[in-house]
Amino acid sequence: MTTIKDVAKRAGVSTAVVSAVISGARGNVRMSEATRLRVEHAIRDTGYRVNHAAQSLRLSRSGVIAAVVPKIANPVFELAIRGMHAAAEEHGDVLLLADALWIEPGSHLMSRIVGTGMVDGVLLRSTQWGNETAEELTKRSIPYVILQNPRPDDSVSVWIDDAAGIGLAATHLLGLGHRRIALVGGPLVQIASSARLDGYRSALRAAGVRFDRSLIKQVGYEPPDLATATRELLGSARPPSALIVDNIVAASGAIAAILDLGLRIPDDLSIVVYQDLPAADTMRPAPSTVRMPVQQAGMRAYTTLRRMIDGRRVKSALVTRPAPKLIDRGSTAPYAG
Amino acid sequence: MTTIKDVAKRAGVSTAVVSAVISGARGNVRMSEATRLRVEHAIRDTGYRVNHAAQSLRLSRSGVIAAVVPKIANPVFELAIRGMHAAAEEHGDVLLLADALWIEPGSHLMSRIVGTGMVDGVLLRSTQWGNETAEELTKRSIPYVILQNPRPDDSVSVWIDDAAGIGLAATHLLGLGHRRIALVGGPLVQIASSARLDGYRSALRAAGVRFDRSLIKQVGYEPPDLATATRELLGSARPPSALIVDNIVAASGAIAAILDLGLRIPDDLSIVVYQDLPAADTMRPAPSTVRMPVQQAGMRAYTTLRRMIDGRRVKSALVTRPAPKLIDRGSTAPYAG
DNA sequence: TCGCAACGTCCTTGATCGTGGTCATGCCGC
DNA sequence: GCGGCATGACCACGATCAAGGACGTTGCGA
Repeated sequence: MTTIKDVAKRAGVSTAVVSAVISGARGNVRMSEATRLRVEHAIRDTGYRVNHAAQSLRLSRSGVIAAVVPKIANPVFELAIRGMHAAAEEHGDVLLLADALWIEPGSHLMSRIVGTGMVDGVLLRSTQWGNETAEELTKRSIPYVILQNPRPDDSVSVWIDDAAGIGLAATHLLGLGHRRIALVGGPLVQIASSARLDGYRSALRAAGVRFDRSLIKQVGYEPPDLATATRELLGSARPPSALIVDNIVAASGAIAAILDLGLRIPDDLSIVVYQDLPAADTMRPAPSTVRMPVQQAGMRAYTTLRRMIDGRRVKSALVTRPAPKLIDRGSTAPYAG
Repeated sequence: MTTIKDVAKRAGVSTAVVSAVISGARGNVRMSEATRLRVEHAIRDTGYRVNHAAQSLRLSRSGVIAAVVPKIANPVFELAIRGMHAAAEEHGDVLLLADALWIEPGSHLMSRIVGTGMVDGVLLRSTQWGNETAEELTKRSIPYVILQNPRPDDSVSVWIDDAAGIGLAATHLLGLGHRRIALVGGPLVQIASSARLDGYRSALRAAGVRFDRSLIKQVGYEPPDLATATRELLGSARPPSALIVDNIVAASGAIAAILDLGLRIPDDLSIVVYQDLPAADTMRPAPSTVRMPVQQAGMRAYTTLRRMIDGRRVKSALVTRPAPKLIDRGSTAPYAG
């Protein structure tokens, strides 16, 4: 392996000068232009790369950020990850992705990345082991940002406006004349779901429609669970004429249930799906969706974490831009009575 | 941060003893049972964790493996990643996941993980920048394993039997009496696609059916491309009665095209999709699929790479167990024409 | 039985990995 | 002789390991 010494020898200078060239002369080391060029030439010739271990050891920072999401293959999280990655790349950090399943308490990965200095901070979008992980991080005083509605404690969060998103879906359907609008899916945990429910209720209230608790099914994100919940809703005495599905990853379950009952979309039932994906275009029926600034939230979460690591003060933040947008793919129709 | 020195001081021994306790006395240092217990106690009391940077620097190995896949959110790759992760976790390694998009030549991530000693090796399942990356790795003599059909060069590969998988799909349809079976999707690059094509042709040959080039559409993995190809096939003068779709992630494109044409599955057209996923159960229509040992291939790729890193001799390997299996979800019917 | 060397056990010391920052030194012009 | 600039020697970062030291035990010959 070529080290900084090899480069120094080749350029005929000391290692301090090479170090200064690499870092853009951040110390008090000055050098002539000629020297700098000679060093840069030597770096190119030898293909020298800074040794990551030595650098982290010396600086006590690794330039690696861990990102923990509940499920890596979830395309909505992929958007968030893409945002985090873009921001990290720009700053020069590397993202260490982990599925929440991998970091269950006591897992090897958890103990390898926490407390060993392997990562400078953690981006946490995890429902599963979120609390245990957050506690562990706090105990070891490792900076972290939670990608989710803020929790009661004083940890830092970055989140998107679920209330506004669900509210937009409801408003769209109300505008088409629907009055019995069901809401199916969504998290089982209390905090986040209440935001979604709030958005739904506010939209109804604004339209002067009475809230009916029986039209709400918060059953989590597993397609089979959504299928069951959807069947129950549609099989009830007074079925809804429209459906808001939270969210797009599990929507296949709801859609399957609808088609299995012989109902047509949007003729017999209008549906709007919360969260948008490029893949929605090739789903059949193609669902109208609400597009949220997920990628932007990922970027914001990273920049917030970066500021924390740099010792600057940060606040939790709600990401509202671009504003939620309804993407119409024709899965909704005016209420036909 | 607590270091090995703190632990040593607390236990009243030198750092070398602590190091020996941690590593299970791999060096030439012996100690009494009492001393070992005292040290272990001190480690527990202080919550000490080995500093990753210092350890990597000293041992010149990081215990981190990079895994590069074309698209992280691809659920088939997720299976492979899960296999890699399980195997890595068992050995004590950490996986650094990267989307191929992130490592385009000259990207920051690429230069950070290659040549800096940040990772001990790379698992490469990448079509996009695969060649450039492989070259770079070879140049820097970083061990890597390619998760794909072997290439002409002498790099190490681990792959699954695409020929057998596609062959199984074809055989199933042939057994139902179909004679005009189309094959749509699949990679655009030559090497892998020929294996798939071989499987298809062998199955036809075994059944005494003539190969018809016009029934093959190798158009890559984008759903819209599959939709177009499927429309062309079904709109031709002599349309197929059955369709093999490669693969499940892009299958939505083909299925959308079929439904858009007003055709019913399996009444008007039988389809089998290559590669299986849990999510296939909630797709509508639910496709019959061919399940491949993808996760096992991921594990095998990791263990192979691990052996390379440890300096042992390895060979490319075809993962055949469990054997490809056809999962019947009712999307195929006997030939009625 | 005693003395001394040889040996074994348990542990410590010090060098080392590659970087980065501090500080001292040398040199130049004035 | 002095200020300022360019440069290089040196040490710390934390963990590991080879070398070796302290101490006790054993073996063996006198």
